[in-house]
Amino acid sequence: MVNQYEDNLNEIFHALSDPTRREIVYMMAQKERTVSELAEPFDMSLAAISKHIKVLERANLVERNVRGRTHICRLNAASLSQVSEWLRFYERFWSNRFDPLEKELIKAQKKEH
Amino acid sequence: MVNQYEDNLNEIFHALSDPTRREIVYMMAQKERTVSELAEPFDMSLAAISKHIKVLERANLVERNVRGRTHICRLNAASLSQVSEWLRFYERFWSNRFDPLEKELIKAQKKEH
DNA sequence: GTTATATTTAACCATATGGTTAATCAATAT
DNA sequence: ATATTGATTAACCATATGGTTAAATATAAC
Repeated sequence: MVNQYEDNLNEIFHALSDPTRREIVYMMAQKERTVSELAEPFDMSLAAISKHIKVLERANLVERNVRGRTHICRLNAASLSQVSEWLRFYERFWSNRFDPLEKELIKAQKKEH
Repeated sequence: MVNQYEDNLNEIFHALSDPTRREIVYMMAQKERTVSELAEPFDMSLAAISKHIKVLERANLVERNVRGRTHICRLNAASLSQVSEWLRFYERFWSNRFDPLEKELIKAQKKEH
């Protein structure tokens, strides 16, 4: 038990670093998809796509539902929200509105004068 | 000119998939840091950290300022905001509030009845 | 029961990754 | 001038990645 949260982020960021996998994520965001549906747009073997889906699964970005011989894949956005959470800390660097922490700092500074 | 935006995301996500690099990003978020300052907390050679910083640079997450023999690194949050932008599309999957697009869809559906 | 379909797994390959140590380079200090 | 310091680069290594083709598995259809 080292750090589950960190390990997850490793897997999630790695999974998202490949454009094919991001496209697969996008497709699943529309609706549930079978493996061959997901493979269809790509100029690449089904085996390759199968591996990509496994990477997404390891990152908990995909939930698979086996229904007879077809596997139905659906996006698990909870993993994406983990990225969002991670990013939250850095948001103040590009957002115009001050975040609560910064507001406190500004208030504190004003009191000094 | 294939797709600069996609290529950037590849590099950014890849850069962030390593916990050492995320820690470096965090350190730079506090303040500008020299390479050896960034290396200090890690049980790893300076050469290794130098490479990590290069990966972050390739992803445009680091801006380097050479000042004599010391290199000063500062976070370029613009690249992080690209991730935020990418995530924006998926936010509706975990946020409670509906996003504008969804609101429009709901309005449109209501009109049908 | 044989064939076809959906998917995974295995074996393989080239290249990338993340680390090491040793050598190099450039700027500062003595 | 020489030594020290901050950092990169080179050469190397083990393992991971992203693809291939071929074989295996499991369900469905005839």
